[in-house]
Order: sequence, then C-alpha cells, then structure tokens
Amino acid sequence: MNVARLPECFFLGTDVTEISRALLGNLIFTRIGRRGVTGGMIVETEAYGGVDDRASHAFGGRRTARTEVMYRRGGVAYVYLCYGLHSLLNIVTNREGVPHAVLIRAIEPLRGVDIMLRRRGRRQINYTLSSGPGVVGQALGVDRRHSGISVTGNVIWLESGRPMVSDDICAAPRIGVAYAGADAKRLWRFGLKDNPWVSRPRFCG
DNA sequence: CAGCAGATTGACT
DNA sequence: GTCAATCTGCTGC
Repeated sequence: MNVARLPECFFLGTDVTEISRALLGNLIFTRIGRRGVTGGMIVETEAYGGVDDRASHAFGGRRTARTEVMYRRGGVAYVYLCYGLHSLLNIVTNREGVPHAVLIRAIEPLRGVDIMLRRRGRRQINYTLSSGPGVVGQALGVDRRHSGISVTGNVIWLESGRPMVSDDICAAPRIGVAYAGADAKRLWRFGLKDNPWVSRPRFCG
C-alpha cells in the first residue's frame, strides 16, 4: 500500500506553528454522506495558539460547549460556525488540556471534484471551489456535527503528500483577527508559494 | 435579555 | 467598495 495516513502522533506535537507548516502539501479527505470521497492538498493553514493567543477562541482558558473539543488530545476536528453560516474546519493539536488548533484555509482539489462542485453550487473548477476556510468546509461537506471526531478515521483523514521545505512556504499575518492586538501581528498564516489555490488576499504579493 | 462583533462569502454598486 | 446572511458567546442593563 502506497498510501501513508498521517498517524495520531503527527498531531500531538507541542509547536502548533510547526504542525501548521508541516500540514502544507499533505492531503485531507472526507467521506461524508453517501457521496464518496472528497479532498485535496492542503495549501494554506493558520495556527491558533490557545490560552496565550488573543485570536483563539480558547484565549485565557475560556471553555464553552463550542470550544470544548479544542481541549481534547490532538488529532480531532474542531468545526465551528462563523458569522452564523460558514463551517470552519480546524485540526486540534497538542496533548489533552492544551487547546491548540490549525485552521484549514484552502485546499487544491484532487478527489471527488464533481461532488465538491455540487456541494458548492458551482460548475466551473477554479480557486473559488475550495479557497477560503468557509468554502473548504462546504466543499468537504463538514459541519458542526463533525466537531470532535477523529481526523485519523474513516470520515475525515489525512495522507502524506509532497514533502515541502522552507523555501516552498510563505508566512503572513492571520486573516480577520485585527481585534487580537499584538497577536494579530504574528506570522501564523502559512501557504504554499505560487500556489493558485491559496485564498485571497494572496501571499507575497 | 438586548445588543453587538466575529478565524467569511457572494451579490451588488 | 459596501452589505446582508444569521449562530455563538460576551458585555452590560
């Protein structure tokens, strides 16, 4: 078998920015509903640093029904509703009790493209299919019901893709976190250089 | 309990 | 560039 699934230990590291970068170039898949497998290569992520990060839902140790799954052991999905309508998919990292997470912001579609087009209500394949955290959630078919499920199972899973090196990766401030003060300036948004599937605004011009 | 802002997107001016 | 869609959680009366 050629396919190497990313094991749970991949998500147990203590440096969420390192995992956020390491996820680039790897593949994420879902099998949701009876529609078949959908997914693609992760091309853009953001790291959220938990209790010390003003941009995180878990800043200061906040716990709510929504954010509770972020405190679980790494390797589960954290899916939440943004602006009342978009399901944003994150992968929880670190050990139990440390609410780190990586937001999946964009993928390059590779598998089940017809299914993803249907979920998105589109006919043409272009970056609007899966570029941006809200549309990634919609294209992959995830919603709040998937929050807390494993990302090493048969509903959501990851497989190893093309290995990336530092020169392949761009870092920039995270999107939509201006309220987070000094934490808004952290370069915790990561993307593959020159990849047409990263979300707008683009990296490096 | 009302008001408001938010890890966004797409339609429209 | 502006704005509405509308769930979650925080602030303040």
